[in-house]
Amino acid sequence: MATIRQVAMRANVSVATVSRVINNKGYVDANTRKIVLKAIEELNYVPNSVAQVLAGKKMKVIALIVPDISNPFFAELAKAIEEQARQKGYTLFLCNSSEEEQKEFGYIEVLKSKSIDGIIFATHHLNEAMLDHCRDLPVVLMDRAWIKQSLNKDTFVISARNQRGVQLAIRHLLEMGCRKIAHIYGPQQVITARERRLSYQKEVERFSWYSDSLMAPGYFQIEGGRKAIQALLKKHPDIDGVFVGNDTMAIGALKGLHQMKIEVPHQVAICGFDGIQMTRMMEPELTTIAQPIEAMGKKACQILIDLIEGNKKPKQHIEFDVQLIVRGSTKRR
Amino acid sequence: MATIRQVAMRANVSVATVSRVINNKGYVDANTRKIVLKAIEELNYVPNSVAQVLAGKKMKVIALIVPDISNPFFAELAKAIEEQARQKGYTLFLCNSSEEEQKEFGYIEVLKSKSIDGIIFATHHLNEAMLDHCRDLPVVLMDRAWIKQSLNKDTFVISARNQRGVQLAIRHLLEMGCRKIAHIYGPQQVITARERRLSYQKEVERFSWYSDSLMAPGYFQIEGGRKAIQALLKKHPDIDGVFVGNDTMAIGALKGLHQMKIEVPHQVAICGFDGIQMTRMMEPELTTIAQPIEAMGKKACQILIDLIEGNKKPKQHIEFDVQLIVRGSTKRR
DNA sequence: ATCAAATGTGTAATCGGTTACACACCGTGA
DNA sequence: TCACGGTGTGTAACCGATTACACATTTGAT
Repeated sequence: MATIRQVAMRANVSVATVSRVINNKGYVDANTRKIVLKAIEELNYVPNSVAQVLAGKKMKVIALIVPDISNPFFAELAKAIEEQARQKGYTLFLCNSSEEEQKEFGYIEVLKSKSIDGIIFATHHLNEAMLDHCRDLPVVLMDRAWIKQSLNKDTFVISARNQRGVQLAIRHLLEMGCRKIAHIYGPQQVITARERRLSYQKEVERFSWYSDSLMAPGYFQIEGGRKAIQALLKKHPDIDGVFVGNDTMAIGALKGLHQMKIEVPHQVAICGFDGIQMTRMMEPELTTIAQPIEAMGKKACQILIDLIEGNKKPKQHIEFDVQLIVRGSTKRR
Repeated sequence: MATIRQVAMRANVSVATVSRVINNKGYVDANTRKIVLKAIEELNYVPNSVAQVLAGKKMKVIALIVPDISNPFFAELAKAIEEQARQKGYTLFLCNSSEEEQKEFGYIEVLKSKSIDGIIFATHHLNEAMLDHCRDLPVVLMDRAWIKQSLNKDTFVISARNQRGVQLAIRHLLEMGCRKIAHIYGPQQVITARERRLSYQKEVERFSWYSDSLMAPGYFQIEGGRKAIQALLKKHPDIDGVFVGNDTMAIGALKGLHQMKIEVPHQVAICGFDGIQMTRMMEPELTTIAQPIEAMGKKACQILIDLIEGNKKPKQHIEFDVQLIVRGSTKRR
């Protein structure tokens, strides 16, 4: 790899001049510029980012920390973020925390030492210690966030309107004729899972059929969803609708119902949450509350880059609207 | 962030001594070491990777270039590679090429300038120019590779036994009683897609029912698979089995059959290829030829790190065995 | 007691860029 | 003619680590 000194030598100028040409900064004679550019071309010179960073420039790298990249929601999110970052001249560092707080902590350490410019964080291990650990690094929190606790910090949050989504889901199920609606919820330390469960309760507790035993945990996993629906139906054979806390569990629930030879949507209707692509592949296709995953990812990236480059002060909290997508798993006529 | 000089100052030693302590290299008095470690602890010092790289150390970062991270096959692969890399002290840079050659080229440029240590490459745009562009960077090719063309270079390839996999699939379908087996293939510039199509032909051309029109393109996409099966059945209503070039298209084919109210597996049996997790979620569950995705990812990572650290000379080409996993989509009794 | 080898530590060059500062030259208005 | 601001260019310090080399001290063998 050629260095700036080799380019300077070949063009018969100083390194400062070459640097000025590269960065389009300061005065350079038109002819000198031409000669330097020719030398750069001939030597196939590309500035060494590492040296540039050491000298004070940005690395132009942002990191995305997700709990599980093989979860389609995060894969779709990662894709959107990556796309946006690349367009802005940034490269994406992908980190898979496997839901382990210790790994997340370790990653932040590594990322800081590598002079990463900022982090987009999708975690539920968000606490004071973690935020403190990120000090003087721009951070955007996605999806799962302690909004209240983090707002006093220099922290930025992107989220979806969970409560409104749940409302849409429950009302839709009721309209489709459901008279006893169960809920499968995700891990309660995850803010979105808790929000969705609480909203479910709020929507249905006014009905005489409601009971706390209509809720079962599915751990945001396919298998958890399958087991949960089967346990629920054992307890309440008259359940005729289920609102599931995310699409992954809904896919599992659909499978569980198939195994029990229960027809969807005629005997039991299912509505999920998230809007991942895979919901369209199931049979029947899954009704779901779609988050604008791509838009959210792009926005998160945009905000992070604004923070890094300091041009403008972004809003601290942006909430995206959700959308009911009606498909076969709830269409009763 | 504290620097090595601040640590040296606080411990009343020179930077060289601090460096020796950090790297466990050279002679350091036991007591001095203790004092230095205390200073490091107190200042919360972490060596700056960027400076270390400039001074000749490795960045300890590897990059993975995939065509589409939201494709489950690559998501699972990425997860395995990330896990392995992290265990070896490396961080993973994820790059999504969107199948675009130009992006891949651009990524290599960026990665080189950022002093990445090596690349794991899953692409079909592999050509002389691309390989040349990667010169003096360790590279491991995954899954889709011009094996022959690349072997003369310093290039390493991980692949699966495609031909054997196709053999397993076809023989299984025949055993299940299929008497007219169609094939949905992926993009033919992709080596694995071509290999699978050619192997299919080799397996079935000896039968009287065989005709070239039993093959249709599905572009490795869900929607492509759906359309392909419908087109095939229009031409040949007596097709009773289909070997699909990857699981993604098989999911689409299953959907297409559902729409046509054709029962799987009784009227048409389906066998896919790859072994992604999602095949287990479908109804019926999909029979598939499973590649050991996790093992392949880990191996690719291992080889790359061996190359980077130069401890041992890995084999240039490792081929993994595949496995027939029989599930509901072909079980006829 | 003597000298070589082993041990312990510091100084300064180096990696490849950026940039503050110095200097020289030019044109122009007073 | 002089002074001054705009141009154009080079020198050298700096970013934060590593490490070759120099030097001092201790250890151990004879």
